[in-house]
Amino acid sequence: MNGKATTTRTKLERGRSALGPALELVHTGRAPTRAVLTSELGVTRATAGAVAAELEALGLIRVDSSPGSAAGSQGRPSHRLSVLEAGPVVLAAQVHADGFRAALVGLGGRIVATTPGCVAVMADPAQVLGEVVGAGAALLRASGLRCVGAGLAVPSAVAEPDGTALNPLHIAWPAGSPVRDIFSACVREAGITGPAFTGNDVNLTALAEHRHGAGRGAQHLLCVATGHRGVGGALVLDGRLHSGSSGLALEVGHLTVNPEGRPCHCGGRGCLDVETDPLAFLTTARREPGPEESLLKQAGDLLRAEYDDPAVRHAAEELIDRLGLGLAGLVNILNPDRIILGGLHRDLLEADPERLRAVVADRSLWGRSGSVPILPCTLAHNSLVGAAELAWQPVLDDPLAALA
Amino acid sequence: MNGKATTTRTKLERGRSALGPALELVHTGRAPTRAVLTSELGVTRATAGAVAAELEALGLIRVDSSPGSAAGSQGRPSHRLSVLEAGPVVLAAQVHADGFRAALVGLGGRIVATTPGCVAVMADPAQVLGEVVGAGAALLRASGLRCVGAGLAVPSAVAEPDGTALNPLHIAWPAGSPVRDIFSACVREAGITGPAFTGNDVNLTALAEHRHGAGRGAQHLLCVATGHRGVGGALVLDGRLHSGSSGLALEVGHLTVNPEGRPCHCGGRGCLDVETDPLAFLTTARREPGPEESLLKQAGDLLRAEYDDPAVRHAAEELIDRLGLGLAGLVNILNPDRIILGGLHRDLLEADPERLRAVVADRSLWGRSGSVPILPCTLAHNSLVGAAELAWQPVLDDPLAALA
DNA sequence: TGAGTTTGTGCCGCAACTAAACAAACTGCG
DNA sequence: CGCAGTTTGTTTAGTTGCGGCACAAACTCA
Repeated sequence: MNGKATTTRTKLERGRSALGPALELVHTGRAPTRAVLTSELGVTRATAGAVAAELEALGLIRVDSSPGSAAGSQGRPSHRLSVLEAGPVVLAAQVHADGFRAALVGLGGRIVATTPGCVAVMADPAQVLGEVVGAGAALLRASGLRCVGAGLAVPSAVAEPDGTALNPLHIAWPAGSPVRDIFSACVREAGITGPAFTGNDVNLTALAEHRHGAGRGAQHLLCVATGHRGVGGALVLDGRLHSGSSGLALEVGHLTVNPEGRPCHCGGRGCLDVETDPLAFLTTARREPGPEESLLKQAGDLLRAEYDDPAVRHAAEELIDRLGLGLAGLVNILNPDRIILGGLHRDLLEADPERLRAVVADRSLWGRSGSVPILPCTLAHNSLVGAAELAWQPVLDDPLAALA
Repeated sequence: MNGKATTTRTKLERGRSALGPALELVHTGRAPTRAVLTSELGVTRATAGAVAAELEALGLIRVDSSPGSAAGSQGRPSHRLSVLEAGPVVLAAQVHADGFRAALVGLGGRIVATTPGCVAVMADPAQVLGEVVGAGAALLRASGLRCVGAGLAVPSAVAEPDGTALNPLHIAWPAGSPVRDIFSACVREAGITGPAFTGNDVNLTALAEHRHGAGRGAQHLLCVATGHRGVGGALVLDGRLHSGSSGLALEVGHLTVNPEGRPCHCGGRGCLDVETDPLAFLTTARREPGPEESLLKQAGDLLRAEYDDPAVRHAAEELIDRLGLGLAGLVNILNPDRIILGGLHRDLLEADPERLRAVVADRSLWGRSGSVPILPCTLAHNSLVGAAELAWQPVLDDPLAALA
């Protein structure tokens, strides 16, 4: 028991501290081969080999011993690394104004299974979360996969350390609902194993995009997105979400972007919230806004379908200018090296990318000396994948401890 | 050579990876005894003992074996840890509009020796830096201490990775001056050993206050300060300076704090820069501003001496309201758990702390749920100490490598 | 004086590496 | 086809930083 039993046994027992970083590299696709893993980790081939073998033994990754096709380079082809398809999953859930959804997400941000989106969001968080977790548990039973945790994305700031939803404005939940506790309770009741986490949807979008989408490789990533109403922001610094001392960072909705603008419920005027959200776009374009839960779709459709209409185009340009002013302010404060936009902001960027980039470069102090790249979000269901990232984090930090 | 020679030899060879964290704990005063060091590092007593012994052997700290007085607690008294007075120093320099200064700074932020401040700053950075480094080298020769690096604080944003001063507005240096290279060259020419670093003065003030002053123990520290003209900001996140992807973060001077305010050279109106700096205070108080390089002193003296004067008081209150608006905007974006103010902002805070705290709490979104503590800077020569921190950083990261 | 408490130290062992030599799997050239 | 050259994987033998444990030391308190 205490001696060195066999060679295999010895290998399985080593490689602890580099295990997490190695898994994260494979998870984010930055280590496609063992050779790359070796250089990215900054360790010897022996260590990288042992670490990869242990991750394979844990059922997390796959090591392709017979690649056959590694054209171009000389030398012995490297074994390919990939996340294991039949490996464990986490339960991810998201609640938006236009419905809620549950999914199983594997390593690499791969959505294994998902429920159809439900459209009605009830006013009682416990009821909604009970239903969404129940749907996720059903998916899990059907799949037969191992579950190592659960994550939830909500359209509200989530206060630390208590985990309450401070402003679930777009859904009819009471402010201050203890969403983290409710979600944890639902997860436990459904018999799902592993810890449960809850976070703000824009934060989780940023995290997902940083790991698997348009934010890959960015050092300091700023993400700004609209829902149906209002604007949210998020910041990923050196690969870690920055949510502030009490989870309330990047509440960017009340930056002033138009001194003569619309009054805002915060007491100011011309806040980013009321000047660049879907409702602002529709009213500026002189269209009748539809029901609250479809404003984002209505605005996006209008922007894409009728960009030739002068009123629509004018409204888009006005919003782009306001958004650019807000982004420039954030650039001056945060100095990110990449910005990604979601929701209607993403549509505005795609409608006239040059205009937005010009405004940001013009109004940010250091815009001339190399302006910041501004990109659209690329992932489908990004806040769902972000919720999964939250749940995967303990495994990425210490695979042995998290799977024990 | 290869075997275990003696017990002492074995001890000297161990304890590498925890060495840096341990030194940082002693350096910042968070590990007054070996027992505290043990728990703060999260290691066993054996390891902490070995680490402390090695730091002592390196000539960095002192381990008091005979304390004699540890009243209150039971049990064997712990050995006291402190930085070694006769240990190595770094050369720290600062350049401000009202003069430049050099100093020797030891571990713990202790100023060992300093030159008298020189008042005339020439337009040629090479000349100024040559003089200040020369003065520092003279101090060093006189002291006979070992020098392990050099740090410089300048009143300008310093771009990364090239190390150029982007806006040395208050001193007559050309924008884009390669201050880091110039400083490095001067340091090498003066025969000073160790690497040379250059940073923005407000950034370095924040770093110094976080390690040795009013920011001690803060998780996310925001620092805002005025010089003679304009406003600077800095952010320390989890103990590390956040200066953005290209060193340009926290350029907070162009936050809008008064939509109907003074025009600013940035193209906007009512920026923090032009609404809350010493010149704004003097003109609001209807006083004749003196020479540029003494605006800060003039404004501070006026505020302290004539606060009873209605015009002065009104000006102070107006500036406090504007500053509060700016700080509230920053709180919404950064969610720090402490704010410290320097320059005239410090004086404004001390003139009416309640008013400023009330404005910030009222205008920041989450002010009600526990407002952010706002404190004045406490360290004398804080940007000088901050420049020293920059130079100490390699030693704190890896004492063995840095002293080799 | 002795029990209880807390801290420092020596010793053993081990987990997690590195270094170096060797084996394997490819490319490309003659 | 065979052989050099290149890159990658594996094995073996250290090295090292640290935990665990036992014990000694230095105090307080009864």
